[in-house]
Amino acid sequence: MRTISSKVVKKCITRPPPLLLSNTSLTSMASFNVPNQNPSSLIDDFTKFCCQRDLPRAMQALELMHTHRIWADCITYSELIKCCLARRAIEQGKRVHVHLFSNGHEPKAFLMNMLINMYVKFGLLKDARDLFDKMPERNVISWTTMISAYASAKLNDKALEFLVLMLREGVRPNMFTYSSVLRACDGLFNLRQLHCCIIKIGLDSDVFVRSALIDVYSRWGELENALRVFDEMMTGDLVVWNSIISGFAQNSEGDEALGLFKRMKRAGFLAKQPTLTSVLRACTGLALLELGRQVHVHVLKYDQDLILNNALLDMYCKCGSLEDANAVFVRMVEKDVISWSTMIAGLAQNGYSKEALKLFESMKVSGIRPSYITIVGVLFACSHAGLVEEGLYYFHSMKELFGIDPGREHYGCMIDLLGRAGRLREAVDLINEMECEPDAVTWRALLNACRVHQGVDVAIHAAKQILRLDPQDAGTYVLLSNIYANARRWNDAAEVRRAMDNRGIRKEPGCSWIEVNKQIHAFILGDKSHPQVSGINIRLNQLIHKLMGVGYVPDTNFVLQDLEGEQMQESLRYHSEKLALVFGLMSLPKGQTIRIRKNLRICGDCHLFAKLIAKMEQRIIIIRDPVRYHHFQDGFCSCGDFW
DNA sequence: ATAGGGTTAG
Repeated sequence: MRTISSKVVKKCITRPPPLLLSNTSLTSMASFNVPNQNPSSLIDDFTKFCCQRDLPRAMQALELMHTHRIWADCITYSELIKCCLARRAIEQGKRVHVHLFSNGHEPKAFLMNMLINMYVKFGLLKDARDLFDKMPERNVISWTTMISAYASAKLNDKALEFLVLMLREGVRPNMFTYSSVLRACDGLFNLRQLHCCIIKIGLDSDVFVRSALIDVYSRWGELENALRVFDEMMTGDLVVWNSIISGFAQNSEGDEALGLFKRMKRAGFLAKQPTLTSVLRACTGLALLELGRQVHVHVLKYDQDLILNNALLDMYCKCGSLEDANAVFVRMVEKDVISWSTMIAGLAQNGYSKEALKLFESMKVSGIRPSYITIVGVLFACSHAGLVEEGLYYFHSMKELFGIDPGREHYGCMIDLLGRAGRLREAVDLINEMECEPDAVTWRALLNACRVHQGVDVAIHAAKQILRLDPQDAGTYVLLSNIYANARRWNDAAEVRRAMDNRGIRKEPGCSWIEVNKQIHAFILGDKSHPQVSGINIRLNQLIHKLMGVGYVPDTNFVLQDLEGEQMQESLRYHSEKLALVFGLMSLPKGQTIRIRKNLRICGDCHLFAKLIAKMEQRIIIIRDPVRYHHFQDGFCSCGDFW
């Protein structure tokens, strides 16, 4: 006979008397299923199975113990609960719960906490809460488990409410509690209050709390505060580095994100998947293809990481290199809805709408269900290729085919689609029948649609709506004023200007970036600080002259076209993308693709200029604006002159 | 026994 630990014996003797006993162990009994067990060996077996994580046998033993009204020690039960959790065995977990409560008094607090945590992890928040309410003495762990559960379920009010209740009961929160509750902050006010408490009780040096603070400050756009929390860190921690880098990357502050990444490497930290994902995102935002390629080399170490591959796909698409994107896509063993959506939207944004729709068909064949975002990409593809009927079909059947209700973004694509097709009336009807309130982005789609077919009245209405919803939108003021000027409504035009001045709103100057020899060169309208500016201007004038010889006429009709704004006619020729383009011609070897990114949408004249240069100089030119991509080759653009 | 970082549109 095996020896039983004294702990186990002590637990047993408080229980009802055992039955008649044979000495056989459950292992040999399993096939006979005869419950005439010696309690000590039964508990022994149970303990053994639990430690071995042999859930079926452990449960079998548990049922026998239950019938015989025998209980084991707490440690063994905790092993069993862990085992249920690991196997996601919900029913078994519930049986353990029943068993633990069948012996007349409450299980120990730590077992109760484990059960609560188990229910939380199974997504059974209500069961967790019931158990929590039953506990006579809830400790910091019970509270934290519930708070963390509410925070993950995005029940932010509940999480914050529980923090208050907990304090009222006199239980002191620890770093676990704060790092959980921070994620439930639903406003800066809450965040600042929590941050105060955290500093006051000295928990701000905990790395978990620190990374949570950084995440939440970043989520609310308070990057200075995030950085302050980061810079107070003395010890150094990989996750905290990742938090701050992703904070900047997600707020479109790619430069800062990349700078921090360099600092991180200098500090001796090794970039893992989350780091690389954020760095890729920064490259995506800045259109840094070459840096992106270098990051790709490091990504190879995590060959089949889905999220990382998705980020890589997006980077290549947004940097205009669909060959690279496709190569990654084909090599991916696992593809999820994000992979497909990224690729579909990427093709569409680069002007390859037909390919995007073909890919959408393959996606359906592959059995991955399209999401809300997938359909945005599909409709975007239709609108940019003028595929009106296809677009209308997908729009009207998306609910039935994919179970997705059309949202703002879908309406935006459809307004764009109808507007381009000259069906402005229908676009207006559509905006009127939207179930959700149109936002500034929706109205901007309508305003943009007016550009193509000069719907002045609709444009004025749309612009007014945009300014009502987003009074800071400088571009719309300029555009509205230009529309009035063009309609000879001088007083209205002047009034828009005045409103703009009164509110202190200034138009962001046009800016273009180009990468040459691993250096980013920026060209800003009206800024002459680039060292080669005079050479560039001489070359630009030569080119314009040469083009005019073959029939190029600078397109000065940019009332509804030029989103770069209020430049005088002659400054058209100094639009930043022209300067960047000429600089590219001068500094990149013959035959190499010229890639330019700009902050505002390209104007009609620059678009024409790029097409002609592409032909005359035999270059592929890719210009990315905030919305889409223009691949110029041999006198044509992939956007088909719609953008 | 309780806590952390990453991907798609607009």
